[in-house]
Amino acid sequence: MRLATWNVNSLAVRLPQLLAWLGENPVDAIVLQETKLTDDRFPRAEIEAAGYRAQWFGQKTYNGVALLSRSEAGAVVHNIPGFDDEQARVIAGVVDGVRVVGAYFPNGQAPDSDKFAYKMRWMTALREWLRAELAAHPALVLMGDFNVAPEDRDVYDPVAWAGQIHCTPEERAQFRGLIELGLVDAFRLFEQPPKSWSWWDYRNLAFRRNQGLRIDHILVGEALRARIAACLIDKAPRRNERPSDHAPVVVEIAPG
DNA sequence: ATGACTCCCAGTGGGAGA
Repeated sequence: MRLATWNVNSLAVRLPQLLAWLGENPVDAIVLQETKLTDDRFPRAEIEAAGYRAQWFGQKTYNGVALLSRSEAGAVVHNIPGFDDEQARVIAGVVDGVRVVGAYFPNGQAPDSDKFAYKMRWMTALREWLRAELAAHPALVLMGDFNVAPEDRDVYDPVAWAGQIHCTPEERAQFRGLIELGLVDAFRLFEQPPKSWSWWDYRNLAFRRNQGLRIDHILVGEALRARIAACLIDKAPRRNERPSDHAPVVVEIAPG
């Protein structure tokens, strides 16, 4: 099966690009972040017309996530159970026997900010929920916009970014905490082009200069590890007119 | 360099993103 994640930075703006991408890149499921739509405005009809079922969980202006899948998702969860959160950041469902968890991690803004403290609390709560979730569903995939560059090789200028948001030791320790649950960073199972990023700032010609970060990830549970056949970042949509600042990440999991 | 761009909601500007 083929799974994907994409931070679309407004589904209202990016819907035509999403449908075009899905037309060229059919997947079994895709999780979206930053839909920025209240639930009443979700473009269900257009997505169903393209052959996908949809689950969505949004709010006004910020955040918002969705899970699109060829077959109906079961056991759908919104946000982290037991973690009181006003922000719509997580959607999970079981698709073809795989527990798919789509997440939009908090940005964190700056290491000394309240938003950073929230990011740390949120990541701790996610980890504890996933520990239980993995016990119930070993065939689990966590994917989304993590807002963490796990290593220096995930940063175009690691010296300039040292200690900055997305690159702090605390965020990287939280990322390792997720790996230690028994998840593997699918992208790093394969040889990849050097300077592979999933996000490029809109400013300063960053995409043209390939100045970016790898902050969108697909983490796969050990039960599926042997079946991971490929993982790639598709830069093509970043070349669109009015692109998202993020590119989709795709994983291929061989039949079990 | 407190910038740059884009989105949103607002309302002729500002917050947030990363």
